[in-house]
Amino acid sequence: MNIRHIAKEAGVSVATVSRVLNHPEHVAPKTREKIEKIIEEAEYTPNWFARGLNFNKTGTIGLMIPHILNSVHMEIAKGVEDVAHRKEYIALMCNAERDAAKERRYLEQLIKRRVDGIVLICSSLGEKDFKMLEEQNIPVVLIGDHKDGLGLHVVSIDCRQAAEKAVSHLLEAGHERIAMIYGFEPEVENGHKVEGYKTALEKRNLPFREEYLRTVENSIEGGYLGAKKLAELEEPPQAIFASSDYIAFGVMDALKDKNLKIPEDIAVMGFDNVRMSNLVEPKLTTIEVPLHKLGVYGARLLFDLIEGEEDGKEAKTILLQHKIKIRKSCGHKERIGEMF
Amino acid sequence: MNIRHIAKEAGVSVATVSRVLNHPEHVAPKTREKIEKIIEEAEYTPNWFARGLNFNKTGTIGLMIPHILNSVHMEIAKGVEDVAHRKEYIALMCNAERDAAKERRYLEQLIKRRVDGIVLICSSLGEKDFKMLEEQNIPVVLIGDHKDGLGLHVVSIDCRQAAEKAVSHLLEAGHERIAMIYGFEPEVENGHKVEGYKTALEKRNLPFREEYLRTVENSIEGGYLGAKKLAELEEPPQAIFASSDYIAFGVMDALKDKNLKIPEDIAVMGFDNVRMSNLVEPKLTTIEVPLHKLGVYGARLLFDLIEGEEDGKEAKTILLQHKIKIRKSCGHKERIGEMF
DNA sequence: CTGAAAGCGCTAACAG
DNA sequence: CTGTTAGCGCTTTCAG
Repeated sequence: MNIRHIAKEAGVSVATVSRVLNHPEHVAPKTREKIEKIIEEAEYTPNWFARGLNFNKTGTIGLMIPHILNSVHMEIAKGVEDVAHRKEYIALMCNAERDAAKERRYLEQLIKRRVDGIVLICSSLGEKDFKMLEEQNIPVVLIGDHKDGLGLHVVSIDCRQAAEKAVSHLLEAGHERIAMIYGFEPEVENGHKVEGYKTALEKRNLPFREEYLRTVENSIEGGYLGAKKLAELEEPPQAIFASSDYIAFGVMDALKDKNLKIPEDIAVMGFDNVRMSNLVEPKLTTIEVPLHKLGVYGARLLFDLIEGEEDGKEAKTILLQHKIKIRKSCGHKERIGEMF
Repeated sequence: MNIRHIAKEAGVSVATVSRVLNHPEHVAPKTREKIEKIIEEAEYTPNWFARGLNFNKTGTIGLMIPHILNSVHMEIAKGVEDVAHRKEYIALMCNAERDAAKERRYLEQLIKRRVDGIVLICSSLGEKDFKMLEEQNIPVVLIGDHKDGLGLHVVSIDCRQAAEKAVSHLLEAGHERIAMIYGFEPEVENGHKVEGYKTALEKRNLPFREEYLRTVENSIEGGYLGAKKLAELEEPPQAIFASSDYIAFGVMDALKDKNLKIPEDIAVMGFDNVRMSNLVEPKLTTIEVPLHKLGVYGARLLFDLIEGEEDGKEAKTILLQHKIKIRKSCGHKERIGEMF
């Protein structure tokens, strides 16, 4: 079933059929209606490839996700999808699986498939990859901090500041020996969180202790392992700041296994405010990150770029606000009123 | 940059270039190497659309997900993605958002984009939609039970049996007044779970009580609301069977708010065994569903269909095994050895 | 307002 | 082993 069938059926030329498909206003109402009816009846849909061959637009964006089972990333992805769907775009979902090689392979696929734009969530791609994209004239938006951030469009939060705020909260709650467990990835963001952690200690003239800083896989299991080690230290910390809620969940599990009470014996602080952080026992104090919004803003920026509303040359950085979400896992009775 | 540029550069015809791209063995090594080098240098990639126009294959499958933020669905999706990626396929991610209309719109998009096949997770599509797909000759695999299951390729577990097993476990643990909270969706699967619940009661000659069966949104919030109602009953149940772990989490939260101890005052049973079910307090007894495997088997079946390995005519149903995962939330001290 | 025809970039049959 | 050429299905000038 192709455009010629329709044309023959209607007794017109293919050009006319093509016109009712693309510029219906340039076709006489009568012929148009007739053709439309035939199209309807035949359930004819123009061939996607033939169309793309002429327009060179796919109505598709690439969406790179570092880890599809991590709900933090999926909430961002959902924000992107929401916007894309409203624009009648579909997203090609790429699960980079924390693997730079896989991410690059996917990127090549996306370029090959001529996507109209790409959203990269917490990407580990490098300068060369971005150059490639620029050559191909494919607009890109990064969500989450990036090492080569300069010259790229980025939407993120201020991780340094957020981490500093988190640690300060712990300090204000009376904890002094504060440890931090952070994930290997996303590398850059977590690097910033570590900086924030150190800054908070410095400002209080507290020593930075190497043994209180641990890096693990960014997962529940990672947190579990990290906390076990910390708890076994000669002088264990009074509080643990985790670079993600998932790590914090693992931390809490490990501490329970060690028969330590949270927050009485040891406080725990998370990062992200995923839905479950309000359901673990005790409820987790954490940094609330506007995940969905990050996705929405990222996608909007991308579409501005695609539609030429935004000058691609000038790199734009959008910083969204975070908040501290105080619940039970850090103690601090006075502020309990703010509790959710 | 197109195939003609490369041909001219290499001093050969476009056919030869096309050959090194598609049937390199039919090209003299010398010319081949020369052309390959030029392709490399020019970073030439064959035009996706032109290619599709000839092959009518996209290397893309559609993946319909009912709710992208539900990790149950994402684990299945991951299974699909794993297989697809190995086949060098990419999945077009469609977030149906529990909305039949949105799902249908996405389906139309997928057909328009000429995907090579579609995996539908817990779909709410109907007979007409499937007929459309058949007409277009697009193979489809359903993951999860479906009302029009007959004549379609399905991968799922036996929800009736699983639910019956779950309720029996509750009964064996000494609970008699067992309530069930199930989600509106996935409709068919949850319908089967309700059947299993009733069967278990019947087999013990226990009465089915209308007020003990509640349907809510399939979410933490839904479970919370449902459990509140149950707890306020004149004769509240001694145990609650939730049709999903997420509902169970909400149930547990509500019971805690009512100052009820789990499992001493009331037992809770989940369904799915998502990662978090092992981290809530108390750890949740639940039905372990092989989520990732469902996705893998579904995708494999789809690719067999795409590659013509499998006769599309004959509907195939693959039933995967589930297990009961006994933890703490239901009491039952004797079997505690099986605890994870 | 409509039709004829060129061309988008690539593949494959056919001929050499 | 390689080149010529006819499509794939559609859009879009250019004439009428």
